[in-house]
Amino acid sequence: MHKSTFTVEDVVHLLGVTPRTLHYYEEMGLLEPACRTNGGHRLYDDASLERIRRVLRLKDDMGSSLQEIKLILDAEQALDQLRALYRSDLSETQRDRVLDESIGLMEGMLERVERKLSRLSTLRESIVERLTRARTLRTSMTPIEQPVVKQADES
Amino acid sequence: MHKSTFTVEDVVHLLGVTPRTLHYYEEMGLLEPACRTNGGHRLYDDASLERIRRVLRLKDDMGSSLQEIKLILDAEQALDQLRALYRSDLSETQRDRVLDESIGLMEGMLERVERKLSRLSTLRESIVERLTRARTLRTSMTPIEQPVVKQADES
DNA sequence: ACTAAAACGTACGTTGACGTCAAGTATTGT
DNA sequence: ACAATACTTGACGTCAACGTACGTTTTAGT
Repeated sequence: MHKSTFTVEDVVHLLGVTPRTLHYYEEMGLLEPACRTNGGHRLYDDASLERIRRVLRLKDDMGSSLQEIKLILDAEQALDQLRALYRSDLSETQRDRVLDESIGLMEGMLERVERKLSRLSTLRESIVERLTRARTLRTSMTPIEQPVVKQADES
Repeated sequence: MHKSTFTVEDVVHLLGVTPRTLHYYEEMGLLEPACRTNGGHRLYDDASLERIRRVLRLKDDMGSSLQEIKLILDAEQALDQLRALYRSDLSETQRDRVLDESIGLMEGMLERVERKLSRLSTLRESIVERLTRARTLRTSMTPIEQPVVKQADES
């Protein structure tokens, strides 16, 4: 591993968020810095980055509130901990209760994602239809076939 | 046609929005009632319903702001009017300017929808992966195949 | 004609997700 | 050592998208 600790500024540049956003996520209980310096400056690690990325994805792509996101991420974290302590001191019923809760939450999430996918798909269809109808309205001659615009940047 | 005018309460029940939402959309310039009663009560028609549905879809599914939505819907409406006045008094260049602007906007929208679709798709994949991994963590015996939960309510 | 329910306009309140300042401490490059 | 940044906590500000309350009409049902 190269260097697995990131200062606030690092995160800001890497993920395009503001310091305030990191603080706010921390207030929400969504995020803890991996550690602090003697002086109290926050230090994040790769796991933090992954967590933040997941928050942003759920927020931007699914439009979930930070509260919902907290539930999901907590469930995922609980799973990771279960995996870590595979031979844990918890009873099996205890384990399974945690597991079922997390699994249920993720199943619900999956449903919502798929509903959204299908609705977005029909939305796309309607836009495509409108677009083609609009294009046929043009002064008939469209000499150059509109090339499909390809791009994959992420501002 | 059955009856093509709807009161506020009708719309509220049909689309699950509140009166305040309708008023707000009207303030934004997003929506105009088809007409009013003598006393000033709003009356909507099928076109209104379609417009409101489109607003809700763009908002919920794409997460667009009402400002963006206004741009899109105005462009679409301009197209519809062009279609209506096919032999309009506008010059061809005039017409094409309007057309190009609308088309450009809708192409941009289409791109955004497709970007979101692909990102949601990968999000789904990651959830599915986590889910299967979580399921293998269970106390091995899951005698009943988890039946796919089907539901289509909208609270 | 009359009453209850619904709608009106106006205006102020709320909530989530941050932005923005301020005053003081930490860290870093030279 | 020291200036220039960067970070800290705290507090207040902001903006979109409504919610809510109010006193006043309008409409619908009997």
